[in-house]
Amino acid sequence: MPELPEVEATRRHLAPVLTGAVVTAVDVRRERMLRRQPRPADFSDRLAGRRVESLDRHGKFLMARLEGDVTWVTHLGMSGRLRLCAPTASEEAHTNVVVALDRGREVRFVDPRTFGFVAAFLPDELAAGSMARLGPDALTGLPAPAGLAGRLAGRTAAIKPMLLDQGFLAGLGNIYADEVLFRAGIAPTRPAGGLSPAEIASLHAAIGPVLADGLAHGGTSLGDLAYLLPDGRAGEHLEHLAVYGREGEPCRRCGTPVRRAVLRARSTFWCERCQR
DNA sequence: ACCTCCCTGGCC
DNA sequence: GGCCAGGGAGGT
Repeated sequence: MPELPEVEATRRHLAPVLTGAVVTAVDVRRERMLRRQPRPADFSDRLAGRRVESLDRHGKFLMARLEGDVTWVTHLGMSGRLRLCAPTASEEAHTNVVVALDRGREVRFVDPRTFGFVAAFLPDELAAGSMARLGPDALTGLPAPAGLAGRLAGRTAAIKPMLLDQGFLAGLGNIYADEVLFRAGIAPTRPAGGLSPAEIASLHAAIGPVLADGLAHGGTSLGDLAYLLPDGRAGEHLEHLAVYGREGEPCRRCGTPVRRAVLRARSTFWCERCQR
């Protein structure tokens, strides 16, 4: 599902086409996709006719900066993906929003479960919204170990839910949080404030490589293929996952069967021998 | 810091 | 035919 590596892979595919392109038309087929936009009509009105200046990302949020201080925000939720198509290309089910560009291309937001959203925000709306409360980006702004330690100190919550808290660190989701904890050798239920400096150093050292690996493989497409790259290809990171989705299968490091439990309503996979 | 809700394809 | 997956917002 779309977490930081999937969103970044999407961004890298779209950026060369979107940058400098002009939005010629906007078609919203599911109004629910605009539920974060105070006045839904603003989405089309603010995008149409404007040129895209850049395509950025913070955590799992994609942000296209347009002329006139408009930011086109896209969040893929858990089943969303962006497709880059010719306007004549056949349309797949659950194409909920279509943004047509000059140059004869379209960006299509496909999202069966509709947990994703799009919006066109002005600077004050951006500053007042949830995006302003995101923590540092896990890939590009990861705090040094001492910084992580300071932000974990005194926290009684388990470390895994802390890693999923976008206000603590932006970009990790359920898959990569489990992968990070495996690589760091830390059990997901450990109280966040109880980690030793050495463990925090391991955690810090694990985050970059885990995300970079996922990104290098084009992200993780699960069996349902909810996430795909903008050209329709599947990400190939699934077969490289160390623990996520591997309940009962041997740990790749020690052979002990991978365990699964539900932690705060999220499936959690870990090796009880490698992770303490 | 916790719980509930949203939504739908796919699976049992 | 019913249940599960789950990111983020909102509420308690």
